[in-house]
Amino acid sequence: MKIATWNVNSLKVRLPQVLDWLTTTPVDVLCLQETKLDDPKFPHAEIEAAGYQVAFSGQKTYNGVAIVSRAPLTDVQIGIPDFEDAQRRVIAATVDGVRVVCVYIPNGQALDSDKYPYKLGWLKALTDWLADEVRAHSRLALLGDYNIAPEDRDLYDPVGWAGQCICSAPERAAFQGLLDLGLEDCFRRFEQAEKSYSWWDYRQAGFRRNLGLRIDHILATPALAATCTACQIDIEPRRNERPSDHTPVIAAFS
DNA sequence: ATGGCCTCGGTTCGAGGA
Repeated sequence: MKIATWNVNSLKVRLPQVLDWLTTTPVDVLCLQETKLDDPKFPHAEIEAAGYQVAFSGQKTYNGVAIVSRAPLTDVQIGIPDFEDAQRRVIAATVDGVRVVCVYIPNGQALDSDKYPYKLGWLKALTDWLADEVRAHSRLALLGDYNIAPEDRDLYDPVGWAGQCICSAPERAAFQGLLDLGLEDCFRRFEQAEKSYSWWDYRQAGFRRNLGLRIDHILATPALAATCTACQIDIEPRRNERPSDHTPVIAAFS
């Protein structure tokens, strides 16, 4: 079973790239973030015509998440239970016995922004909910755009970025809080090239110069992580015309 | 250099992203 995550930065713009990618990259599940489409405008018919099922929760202009799957999606959950949030950032479903949780964690903008405490509060609500979810589902994957670079090696310029939003100590502590639930970072279970990133700024020729961040992650419960046979970042879609600023991350499970 | 790019809504500029 292969599971992937991709922040597409507008599914309206990127749908042809997503469908192309699915034909060349045989994944069973693809989690999408930043679809930026209200539910009535979600292109489910095009995705279904390609042979997939899809569950989605979106809004106009901002946010929006979806889970695309070859096999049936059951027990679809939208949002974090008992957490009021107007922003569409979470969708979960069960596929082939794996609980798949797709998240678009808030950006936070800057430490002095009111979006920053929102991000930290949001992460606490996510973690509290997942504590229950991992107890209920021994095989669970948490995939998405975390907007957190967990370690200095996940930033192209750790000195320049030190302490800033995306890698501040409270954000890294929140990421550690997810690991403390028993979740494992599938990417770091394997030897990886140095300077492996999943996002590059559109400005400054960021991709060409590999000025990137690793902020898109696949975490898995111990029972699922133990069956992980590979995890990689697929940078090819970042070379597309009109690319998303993020590129897919894929994990394979036996 | 408080820059640079891309997307959206809604008009031709501002907000948000990370």
